[in-house]
Amino acid sequence: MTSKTTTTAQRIACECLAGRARLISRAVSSIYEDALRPHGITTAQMGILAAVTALGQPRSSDVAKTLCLEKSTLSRNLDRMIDHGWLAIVSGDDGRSQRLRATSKGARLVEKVAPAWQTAQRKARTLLGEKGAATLQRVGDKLMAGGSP
Amino acid sequence: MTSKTTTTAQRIACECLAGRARLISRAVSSIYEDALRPHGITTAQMGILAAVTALGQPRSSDVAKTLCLEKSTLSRNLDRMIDHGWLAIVSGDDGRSQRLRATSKGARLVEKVAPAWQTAQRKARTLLGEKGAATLQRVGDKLMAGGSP
DNA sequence: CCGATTGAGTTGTATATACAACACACTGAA
DNA sequence: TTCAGTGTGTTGTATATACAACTCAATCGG
Repeated sequence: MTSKTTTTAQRIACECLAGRARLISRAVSSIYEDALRPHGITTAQMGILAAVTALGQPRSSDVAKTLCLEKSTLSRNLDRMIDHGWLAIVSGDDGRSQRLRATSKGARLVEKVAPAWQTAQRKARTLLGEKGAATLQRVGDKLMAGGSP
Repeated sequence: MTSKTTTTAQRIACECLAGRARLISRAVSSIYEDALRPHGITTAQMGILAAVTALGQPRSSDVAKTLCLEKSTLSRNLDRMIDHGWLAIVSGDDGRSQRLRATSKGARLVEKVAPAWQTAQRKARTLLGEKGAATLQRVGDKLMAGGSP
């Protein structure tokens, strides 16, 4: 006899998109953490360093918008990265906002970790499947682009 | 003139799957956090409560395997949930392992938050798109199933 | 010129997460 | 029987994350 009853808890456990998103984030992140650990940088920090480098000399609020990161979260991540000497503040014209730039040490680190990152990227692609990876990519792009207005 | 040079940082910023996974996790989670906040429970806790309820009387290691959560992470989440009175420990036969069960208060909470969860689920589905949501679901299932051996 | 508003960033606090090291209890082999 | 190994959970420490409240500077309306 097949049971037809599905409890609320079962529905939530089996269908919750937040649960899936978090699970995937944990699983994928752990691949990159393992790969980057020998270089002394974390996955989140690598993402920020790459974003700052790619954006040129962004304000921290630009980075926050791009990555959908809370400004306070970013603030503390930046502290650690500045302590490490990977990023520096460029005092801007406006007394309110600051500009961020990657230091030469930060730029060198990006190049140094790139092979490990690439390896992690391949492992993650395998874990997610080609379709899963492509979808993640596409959805992520859309969410980032949300910061346009 | 179109630039043909792509820096390492740009590649990482644009392609990193961990960055995407984390971004999506943050974006989706925030929808659920907003929905659940009035009920005093977080997204992570809701997931654990649903998992414990759905699994029956699991050991915490079972929950950890199912959700791909580090045992120490789970341990502290459980502390908070037991403090709230949503979960309780069932002393098992074996002195090492304990069993978890949802209390009646926990069960009531699941039912109470279900409508808010459902609303968040709809919003998330809209944000991700039907295809994105389906892929997240599928990939998440596969990762969970990884705990089978 | 002044006060209200707004935008940027920091700080206090709490939760989520993981790794390393530990404590404990069972299990199994010598 | 004893002791090494293994599985289970906790604790120390660090990072990641977010919300609320704050400071500070610029701007804008009057």
